[in-house]
Amino acid sequence: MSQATRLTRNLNLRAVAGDAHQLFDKIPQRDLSTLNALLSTHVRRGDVERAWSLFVELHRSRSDFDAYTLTPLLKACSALCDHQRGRQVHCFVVKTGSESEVVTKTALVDMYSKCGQLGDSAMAFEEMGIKDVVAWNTMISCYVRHGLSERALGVFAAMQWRRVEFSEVTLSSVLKACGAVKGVWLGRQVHALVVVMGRDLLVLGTNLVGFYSDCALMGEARKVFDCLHCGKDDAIYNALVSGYVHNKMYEEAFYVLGGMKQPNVVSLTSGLVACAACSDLSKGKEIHGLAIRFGFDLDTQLRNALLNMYAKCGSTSTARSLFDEMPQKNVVSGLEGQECFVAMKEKHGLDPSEEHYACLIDLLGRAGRMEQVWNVFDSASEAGVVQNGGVLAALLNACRVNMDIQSGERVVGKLLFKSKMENPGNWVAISNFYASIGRWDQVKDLRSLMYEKGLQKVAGSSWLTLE
DNA sequence: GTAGGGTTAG
Repeated sequence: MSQATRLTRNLNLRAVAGDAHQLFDKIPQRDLSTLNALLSTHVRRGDVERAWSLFVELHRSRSDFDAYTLTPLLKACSALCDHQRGRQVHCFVVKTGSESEVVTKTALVDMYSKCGQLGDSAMAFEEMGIKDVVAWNTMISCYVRHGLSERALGVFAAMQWRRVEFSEVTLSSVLKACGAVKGVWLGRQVHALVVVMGRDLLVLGTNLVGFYSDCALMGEARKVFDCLHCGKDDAIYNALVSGYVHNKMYEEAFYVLGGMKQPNVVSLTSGLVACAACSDLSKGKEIHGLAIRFGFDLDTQLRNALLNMYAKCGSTSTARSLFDEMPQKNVVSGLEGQECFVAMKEKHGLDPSEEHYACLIDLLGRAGRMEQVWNVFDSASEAGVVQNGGVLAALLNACRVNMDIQSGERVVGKLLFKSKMENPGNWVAISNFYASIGRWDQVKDLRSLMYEKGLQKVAGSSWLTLE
């Protein structure tokens, strides 16, 4: 066999292997339960877009879906935060008579809430003929997720009224709600129920630590932690550390952190918050070192906490260099911001405010995408939100960092002419613009004008420890 | 096939 033939064969084989999934999709009358299994596998693996396209593909040739097709699909819509697709699946649920399935109806309740449509969620729950414990738990956690803890507790009360036996999951959500409303009395009763139940103690113990921390009862939180005889994992340590930090008990937080066998990114992030709050630069540096050693220093949340810590501890040059190291990631975050913005408009039907447009312009400007900046500015003007100067100030900053001086000067004109100049931020944007092109005379004039108008930029502050 | 625990800033 010639080398060329072998190569061609290999390539063909590879193409066949790669296309196996697509070929599989194209068999329209394949056994539904096999297709359902494939779909739920995609969802379980987090391949939610893939699950959706499989469904779309199937829909071209058949419509005999059942509850086992639609339930995982609803979970995919939840993960995508897409209530429009969710609503389409809801139609299929009705069409195929899957509404009578408690599991599917529960998935609907969950989907609407996770896609921000709490009203539809509650409606679907009310419509349920038979509600099992999972359905009740889902409704409780929906309210907790939306910050409506009293309502969540109301559902818990209704559940008890109807003598539905609760589970560990019920208590987990209820403790969260108790913490949010600082319901010490009820939370303590739930604590007793947890003890009586004696199951799932690590998760519920973590919830209890969280609940007592929310109620500023750190002694109780510590007691729960110490009395737990099962092996402790990262989450419960993190809950205790974060509890101490939120209650401003920084020394205790550091002590617990130091007792951990191996640090994790969450506990180190909390630790940095503590360092920032008590201006402990040396401890902050120590944690920074640990973060580097364990490879957490690229984590976005930890990095933000790190930046904040250096800034609050007065080490602005380090903060600055950390910030300067980030342009690549900022460009990426620009892109993420844009996706968010589009999703906000298209998926959730929300009208972006001036701040939202300003934020997007800022992100795009930093990424050097001036063409898009101007497009966004045009749509902001069309939407009629260019009012208080936020958008124009962001536009001016974008011109400044991209050295587009001519456009910048036009924007200054617009800003002075059209905006309410009570906002010091607008003056600062103009002043920064002139400073960047060396027009110190203008800067001086602006500053004195601001002074005359009694305007002052809200100064950034730091709390320094003097050594 | 559905539900529950830990993290930053503003």
